[in-house]
Parts: sequence; C-alpha cells; structure tokens
Amino acid sequence: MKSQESNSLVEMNEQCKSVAAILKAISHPQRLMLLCHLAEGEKSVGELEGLCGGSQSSISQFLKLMKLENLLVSEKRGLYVYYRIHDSKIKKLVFSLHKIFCR
Amino acid sequence: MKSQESNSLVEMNEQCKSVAAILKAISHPQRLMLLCHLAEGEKSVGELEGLCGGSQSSISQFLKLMKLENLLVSEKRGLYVYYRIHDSKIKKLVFSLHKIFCR
DNA sequence: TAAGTATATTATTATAATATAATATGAAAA
DNA sequence: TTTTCATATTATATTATAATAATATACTTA
Repeated sequence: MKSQESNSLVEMNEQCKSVAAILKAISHPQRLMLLCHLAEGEKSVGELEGLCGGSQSSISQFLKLMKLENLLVSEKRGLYVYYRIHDSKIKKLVFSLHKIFCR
Repeated sequence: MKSQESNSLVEMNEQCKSVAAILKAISHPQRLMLLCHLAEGEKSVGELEGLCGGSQSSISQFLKLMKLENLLVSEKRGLYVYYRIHDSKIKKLVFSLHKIFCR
C-alpha cells in the first residue's frame, strides 16, 4: 500500500519533470505564437517571421530551442526551411490552450 | 480585410502574452507537482510539502509565485495555511495536461 | 563564379530564475 | 509568558534566459 503510493509519487515526479520541460519550452509569448501558427500547418521561417514579428535571429533561436525539446522538426527545401509540430500531443496541447483561454 | 487580419494578430499577440505568463508560472517540475495535487482539492502547505518534497522555503516561495500570478488563493485557518486553485481554467489546464501526457 | 536571399550561429550583455541558508512572524499550547 | 510549530520573508550566490548585433553558411539565380 505504502510502496504503491510512493511508487506513484515517484512516477508523478518523473511525469511532472518531463511535462514541465515541455511547458517551459512553450512559455514565452513569441514561442507560443510560433506554435499557434504552426498548429495550422507547416510554415517557413520567413512566413513565421512575417506572422509573429521579432528579429530574424530571435525567431531562428526560438525555433531551434523548440526543435531541441522535440516540439518541432524542420526540413530544408530549396532556399527555405520549413518547420512543423513534431508530436500530435503538442498539437493537442495547443488546441486545449486555445479552447480554455481563447474563448 | 487587411485591418481585420492585423487586428486578430494583435489580439493573438495579447492572448499569447497572457497564456505564456500562466504557462511560465506552471513550467517548473515542483510547481506543476504542487498544482497537480491541488487539482484534487485544497491542501495545507505542510501536506504539500509531504506530497511534493523540496524544502519548506522553496515550497512557500513557489506557492507565493503562483498566487501572484493568480493561479492560487490561500486562506489561513488556525495554525495552517490552505492553498487552492483559484481559477477553473487552471484546473481545466491541469486536467488537459494529464489527459494528454499521462496516459 | 559573383551576388543575392534565407536561415543559422556566435558573442555579448542584461535580466530573471533557482536553490539555499538564515531569520522572522504569528498562532497555539504548555 | 515562554515555547513550539507552521509558514513566510530576506539575502545571496549560482545558473539560465533573453535581446541584440554581427557574422557565417548555403542554396539559387544572374
């Protein structure tokens, strides 16, 4: 009984760690904005720049960060680099956020 | 047409700011853990300490931070201080996170 | 191959978050 | 009233994040 409770606390701890890391990657106004636009589908860096504002450098750095955290993947086609959301869970999260906070 | 688009981008920007602030307040393993336990109902600081681990000081500071961000409210009754989630949106968010990432 | 365009990287500085230890408050019990 | 217990506050050192400017890469087109 006791050990089961304490196991699930340990497990909960692990899950909180990994979910908090994801939230941390999202919890910046511009990164959230980027994700919101990407939730509608793949976009190039230039398009995102136009939609989200901010300097070229910061956009690129934010995208890189989210890629490192496995929220995004990118693909170079010709002169452009296209980013998209990697994991359907992230897409679900963005939609949940929208549902909860934007209506 | 154009002005409407740009209005909604401005609005989106505002929303991203405020949602990102909430996410930022949540995006730490221990703060998320605290919130998860509080999602089940009001708890005293001591109970949370037992459930979440960490030093007394850090727990108290994290709770204060989340209170400042209006995620929590507290009430002193006798010797104990009880915290609970202030806003049903936050409760919804915690449940969504659980649904998306913990099954 | 030279020039232009899109994106990435690096360096730097400023600011913010974290962990920790030490101390303070304030209610309750002895 | 002194002591104890629960919680809060303050101070501080360390580390992480953010913003910005400058430069680099690498693909494409002239």
